[in-house]
Amino acid sequence: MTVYISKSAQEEGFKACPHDYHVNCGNCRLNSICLPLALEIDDIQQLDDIIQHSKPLQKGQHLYREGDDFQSVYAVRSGSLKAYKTTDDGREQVTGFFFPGEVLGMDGISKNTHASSAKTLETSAVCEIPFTSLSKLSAQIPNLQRHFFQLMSREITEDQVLITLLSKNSADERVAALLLSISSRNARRKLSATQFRLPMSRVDIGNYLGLTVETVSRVLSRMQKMEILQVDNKEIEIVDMQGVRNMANLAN
Amino acid sequence: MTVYISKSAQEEGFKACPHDYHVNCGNCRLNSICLPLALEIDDIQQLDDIIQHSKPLQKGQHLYREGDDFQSVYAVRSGSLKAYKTTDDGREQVTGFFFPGEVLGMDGISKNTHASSAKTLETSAVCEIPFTSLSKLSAQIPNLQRHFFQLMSREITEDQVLITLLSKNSADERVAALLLSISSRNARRKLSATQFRLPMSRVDIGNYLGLTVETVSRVLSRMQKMEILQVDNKEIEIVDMQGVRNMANLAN
DNA sequence: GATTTCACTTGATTCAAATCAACACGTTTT
DNA sequence: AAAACGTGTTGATTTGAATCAAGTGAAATC
Repeated sequence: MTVYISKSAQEEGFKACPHDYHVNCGNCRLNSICLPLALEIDDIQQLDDIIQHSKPLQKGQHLYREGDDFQSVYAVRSGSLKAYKTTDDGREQVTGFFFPGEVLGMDGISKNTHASSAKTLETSAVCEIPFTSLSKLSAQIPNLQRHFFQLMSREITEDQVLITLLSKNSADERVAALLLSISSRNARRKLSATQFRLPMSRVDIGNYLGLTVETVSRVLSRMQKMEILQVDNKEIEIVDMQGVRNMANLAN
Repeated sequence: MTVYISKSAQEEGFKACPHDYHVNCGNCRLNSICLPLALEIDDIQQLDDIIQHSKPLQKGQHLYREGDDFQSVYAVRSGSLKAYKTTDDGREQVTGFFFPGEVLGMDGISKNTHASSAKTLETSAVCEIPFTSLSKLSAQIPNLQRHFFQLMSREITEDQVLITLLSKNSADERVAALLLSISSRNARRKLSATQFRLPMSRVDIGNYLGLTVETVSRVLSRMQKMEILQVDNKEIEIVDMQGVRNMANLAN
């Protein structure tokens, strides 16, 4: 799924990447995830007209920063990002990870200013969707409006799941739940649900789950010792899916 | 602010409550909180036509339950509610408290099913806003669409604040932050920022903040001993606002 | 008016995860 | 090749909040 981009391609901008040259919403293989299924061909064309396919971002680059003017929301095309808030005493709180097909930046709508920062975890490409155009278009296309309401609502329910996880679950349960979440998001993109590479560091994982690096590391080691997981640095293999589910201790 | 409703008024339904008989969005004193400021008189009338003013709910009644078909979102007119999810093993996670002027139920949009339950903490009245009508209307009134996007976005940013609180802050900081949140929401409704009644139980507070009842109780006692708070059962007086802010250890 | 019940408080003890500390391994810099 | 650095692991110790336990006081029920 990940689009590998050569050095020269990066320098010349997005056009130079053969895999993505003629990408538009109509032929993007992620459109079943990020687009409303019910959109008409004409509607997709209209949406396509407002979306900007910017050139890829390198690892560690910011898509936007907390406090920036809010102009657009973004759909991930390839790679991955983390969203995070900085607390007044300078600490970070990771609020989410974003994979291809997923949409981020919606937390900026309420104050017209981004409420969090977004940073790439690896070389990534995103589609920029200017919010003003999207609003106008969704007033004309009921299915698009509905889809966008649903996207925002999903973000709320996902945050609530994280709140519950942080509030009620042990370190083991939290780490197992994150692995399951990444696994199912991979499956949705027709990738392996059992073998994948974690794009984020242990620090990011701990930060997201309200745990220290050491605890995350220990939990992963423990899962390996229990033979439900195979860990090789960032490469993960879920050896016993039911075992991970049991450890997560959540319905799914 | 709270509308006191007599026994008979409750039996006869909402009509019998003199304070709220002729309530509509145009004359509701909460409209600066729950309505877009920029709406035209005509628009307010249209919105008013779709909103249903149901009869008051008594303490402990459900507005909706997790899994119910999603039909409407709700604006609190008087009283207060809690939203909560039930985990598979039967435990509750309180995900939010809602006061007059605030809107709840938006987490049901994504799956067309309520993702959480909502229960009154005291006798309360709500305005029901059928979502289908709201969608149609907001396609015609750009300011209304914008306002509703903002409401949902605010819910996301507020959830992110809670995530950070749960992930990074101590018991003292969490309790202090909740008190400050309730205080500022009171102030927004032109009520006292320093004296108020907590409508929720200690159990609910602990549940919301990821703490046990005992811990909540101890923190409140400690704040009283430090003379920054006066606690008499559910009645709270913030004696030293700066002291509470220091304890919360957050910018605000 | 007594009794049951419920919400809350306070104290003693335990425990899960944080902190402190040391080290391993890979990569980049010198 | 050595040194410096970043990232991750593992071990020993500490600690903040959970748990266990006992009580208080107010409201509801009998």
